[in-house]
Amino acid sequence: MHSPKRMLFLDLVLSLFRLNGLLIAEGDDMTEALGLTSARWKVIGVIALSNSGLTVPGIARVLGQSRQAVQRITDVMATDGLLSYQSNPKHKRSVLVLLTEEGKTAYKDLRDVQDPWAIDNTEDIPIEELDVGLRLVRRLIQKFDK
Amino acid sequence: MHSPKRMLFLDLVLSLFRLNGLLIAEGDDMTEALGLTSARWKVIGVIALSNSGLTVPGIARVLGQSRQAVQRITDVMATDGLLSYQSNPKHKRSVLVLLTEEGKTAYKDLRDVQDPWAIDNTEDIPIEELDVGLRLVRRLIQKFDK
DNA sequence: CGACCTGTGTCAGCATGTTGTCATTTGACA
DNA sequence: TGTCAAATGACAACATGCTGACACAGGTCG
Repeated sequence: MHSPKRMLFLDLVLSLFRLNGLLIAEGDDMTEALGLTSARWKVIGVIALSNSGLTVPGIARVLGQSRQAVQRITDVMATDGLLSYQSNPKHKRSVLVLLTEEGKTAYKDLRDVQDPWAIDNTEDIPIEELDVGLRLVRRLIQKFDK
Repeated sequence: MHSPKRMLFLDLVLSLFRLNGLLIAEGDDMTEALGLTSARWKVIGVIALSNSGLTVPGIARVLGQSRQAVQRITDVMATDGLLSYQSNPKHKRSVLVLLTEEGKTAYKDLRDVQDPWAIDNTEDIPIEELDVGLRLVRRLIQKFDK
């Protein structure tokens, strides 16, 4: 069967694997000076956007990852003083994760490198293409995230 | 600074992380019955497209991965009888990787599940969007792949 | 020929993700 | 109230990727 869509899609999938690896490397480079990594970049962003704190499984649900993977990251970040655990009035065992002052500073510093990085890398890309791309990615996420 | 492109791009990057995880899960599910995984799916595809065999570092260059990561995959696949190593006339130590008959069968079976999967998942997506998406991804790959 | 740089195989350590299992806590419901 | 399914924490095993380090192979150039 001669299906250009099929070939386009398979090409897209393999290219996405490649791009994912490159983005992780970019994130690691970008956050290295801040004592962060790509994995912590994702986690700290989710926590920073929450006002009253999130539980570890809550962060995992936002990121679409397993709670065990997130737990490992938060444990190390807590040891490093970026996060703190606070008792959760709604659950005896499941504590809330909050940014420490050091964590808030790290997040601000993160923004200071992340935003110029984003602007630089979209300089020559029309906003319409970014929009179509994002909508496509979201559509695929919805399709596969059952 | 009010930059919609910046926010679009950062949103896109985080969504790509999410989609990557989902695609790996999809690939694992899809190839499970064939004794493959997502990682082997990528490798077997590259080898199948080559006529005279590729070296391990050659596969790694095509995939944009480290030769060590590919070596580990090919070693397991060779143990499983999907691949065989053949002496390379051009290099005493760096052998060529070829598909065995079992490997060719696995690749054919892979195509039999991969192609319908691709067609199903692009049914409701206009080809223009796939095209814009693929070009965007490739542009980003080129940007980050120095 | 010999020096040197690059490519390759190999082993090790580490980061990040997955799944599975089991005990405990929560919350809903008969 | 008692029971039970779902959510959570904790630990383990494993897959997949990375980098570093070291020895050997190949090719270039003095």
